[in-house]
Amino acid sequence: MKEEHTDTNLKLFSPYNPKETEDRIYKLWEESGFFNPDVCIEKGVTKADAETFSMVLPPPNVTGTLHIGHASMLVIEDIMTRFARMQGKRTLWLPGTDHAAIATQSKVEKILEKEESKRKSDLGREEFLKRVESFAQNSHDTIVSQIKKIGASIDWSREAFTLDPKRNFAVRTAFKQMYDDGLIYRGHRIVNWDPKGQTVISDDEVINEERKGKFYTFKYSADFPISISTTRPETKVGDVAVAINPTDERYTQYLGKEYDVVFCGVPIHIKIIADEAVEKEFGTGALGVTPAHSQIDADIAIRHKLPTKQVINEYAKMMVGGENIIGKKTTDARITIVEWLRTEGLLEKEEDITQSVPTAERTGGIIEPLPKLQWFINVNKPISTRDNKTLKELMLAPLHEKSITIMPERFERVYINWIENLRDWCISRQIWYGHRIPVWYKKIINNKELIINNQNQEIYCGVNPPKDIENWEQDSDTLDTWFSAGLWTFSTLGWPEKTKDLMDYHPTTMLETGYDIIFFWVARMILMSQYLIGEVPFKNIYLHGLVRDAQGRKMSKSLGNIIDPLDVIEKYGADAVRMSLIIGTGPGNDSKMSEDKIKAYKNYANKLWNITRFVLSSTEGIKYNTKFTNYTDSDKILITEWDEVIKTITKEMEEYKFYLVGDKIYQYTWARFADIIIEESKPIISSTNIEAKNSRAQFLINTLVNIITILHPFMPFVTEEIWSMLPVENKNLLMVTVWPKND
RNA sequence: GCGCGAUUAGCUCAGUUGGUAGAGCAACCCGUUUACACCGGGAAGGUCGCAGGUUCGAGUCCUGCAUCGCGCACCA
Repeated sequence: MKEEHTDTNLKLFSPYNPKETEDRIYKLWEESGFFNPDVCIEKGVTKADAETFSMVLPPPNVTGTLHIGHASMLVIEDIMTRFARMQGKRTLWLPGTDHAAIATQSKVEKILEKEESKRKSDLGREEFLKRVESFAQNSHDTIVSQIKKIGASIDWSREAFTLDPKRNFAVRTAFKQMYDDGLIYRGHRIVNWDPKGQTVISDDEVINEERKGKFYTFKYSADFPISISTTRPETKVGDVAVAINPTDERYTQYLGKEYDVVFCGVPIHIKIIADEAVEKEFGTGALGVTPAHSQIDADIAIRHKLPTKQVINEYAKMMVGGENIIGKKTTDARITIVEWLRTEGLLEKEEDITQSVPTAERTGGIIEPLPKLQWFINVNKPISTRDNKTLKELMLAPLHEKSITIMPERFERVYINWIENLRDWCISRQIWYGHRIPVWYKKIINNKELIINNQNQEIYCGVNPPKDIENWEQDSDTLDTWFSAGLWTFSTLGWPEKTKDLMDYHPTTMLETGYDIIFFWVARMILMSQYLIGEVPFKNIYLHGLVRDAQGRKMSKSLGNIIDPLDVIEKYGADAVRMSLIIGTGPGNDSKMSEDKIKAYKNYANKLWNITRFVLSSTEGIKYNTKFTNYTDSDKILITEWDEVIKTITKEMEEYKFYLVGDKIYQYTWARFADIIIEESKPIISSTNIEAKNSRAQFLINTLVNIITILHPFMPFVTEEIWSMLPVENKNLLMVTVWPKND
């Protein structure tokens, strides 16, 4: 008893030192095993049949280090997790990392280029993959240590990686099932080709950027009757028709006529057709149809049975034309063609416009729509094993049935709107880093030459390779990283095996993630879970916003306003960083971050420290005791007031309003408990009225214990450290201490 | 073009079911013989973006507008 108030508390006499405390405390937690719900049950801190709380960590990309946005996510999720654990729930927060196929591969390619002036083809697939894997391993290690620095109470024993063998097995199993159900198919279609990354990407990975451009109006030749407009004259060598609106009387006289013209040295055959998709008011009201390089044109071409003529290749270079065009980049060919139009007197108008240019999310390359043979997921095919519902319907149902709720609610409509406009998902990527597509093609030897990727080849799809493997060649492509990410809530729990974890923790209770990946990830998880196991992946979605700088700008290297979580943790302590990230951060809204704010909460940690010093030194011999009843009337009022605060806080915690709770507890402890109650207590404690003295001392101790407990999910390090000094009998670690109840 | 969000003190934001506007930071004045200067006390600071409407009463509900930001679609 005596030691508790003297030796142990010596450190209270110097200011709180997060650096000395945090790593030591985290180690204590890890060694306790309490991050793992099984250990909590084993050691009797959680009942075996208790309600569960489960959540996966949105796996950070192994592309480098964590930024302050990740820190913010970790804090919100850790608060959820610690609160659930302190409520006695069987609490699982499951960590992992994402291989992030394109992002990681292009990062390593950049490093290779910069440091060794090499390309990936110089190394070959196998050697290059070794480089990527070692890079990914380094990133992983950094990320893990960063997650620990923040104080995340996450179950490392269950850590997963989207590209590890278990997840790979899950991916192959899922692919095979979808293939057998006819949901995965191979099709020749217009896709988003990224010439820089040399791969196809999905519609969602295309970022439309506003740029200044020119809008040209011209005729193919002097004797062609109709003028057309375009921003991309170089594609016009691939035109096969001119389409007009069927009601456009300016042009109906030409309908059905066909013309042979030579456009900048390239002979083209143009048919005049009518199609509803053409708007009369746009441009000249006539559209030059380029089926190979425009999605809309391809649709028109299919309706009118027009041929497709590819004129641009994978390197965004021209495939046709004379010496002046062929082999040139599209942008250079454009200049040549415009110049030709001008000298021929065919150019009628040249207008400056702003247009949105499709670019690739990861590489920034300008997307070239190209016809290619790729793998797709059909979102409109009825599935017999799922009541003949389509994937689209399976993705919408949980929202309509309210088996999934989204916070904030307004994102439900964003989600629904996206699903309704969803088109088939292109899942194959021409990159090396990722899950190899589990499809093999029967080798065809033609003139002693091996033919692969031929549309008419015999196909084998299986979880495992075909037995006579020597006669087969595996598809060289890998899967969109979001395919494996879509399985995350259950692949991490052991699926396709029917594990105990899967039974116990799926569907997960909560998905906490950024609103910017609602389509990429949230929607795909719902798709996969609904289809593969017939249940939702999670019951609640909490979407956080972006962390911006003090002026509300996005953090970026070029602005130099990036706050590195490790830097500020080093400077102010993890608890202070956590508080600053949670207060003023409602779901769905972007939040602002500044060092001033962090500093304020560093002071708060020290304030708690000093409050503890005062309370312990002025209540010597008094232990935490909820049975004490001999309170003075004025203390009874204080207790009622505090009970009211706990009640509100508990309710707001259950409603995930952490930003309110953080501020409320901060206000109470500082402005109320420290500034008023403690000041008033000084004369009482030093008085000779034993009854009043004991009453107040008991109140101070009990309330301090409660404050530290309630604050634990927010500021776990300093509270755990203070807890170790508090006069509480039979105490365990604060992280598994029961949340205060008041009925 | 369709939709969403924001607009409250100098800055960053709270403000739950409508009931006399709150906090942090910054700035101002005062204070240091022990819980804490990583502090305490005090004062100052807002026609809640604009215009209407509903109501006894609107920061809060309804309509319109403005500015900023975001998403989706179009982009021949």
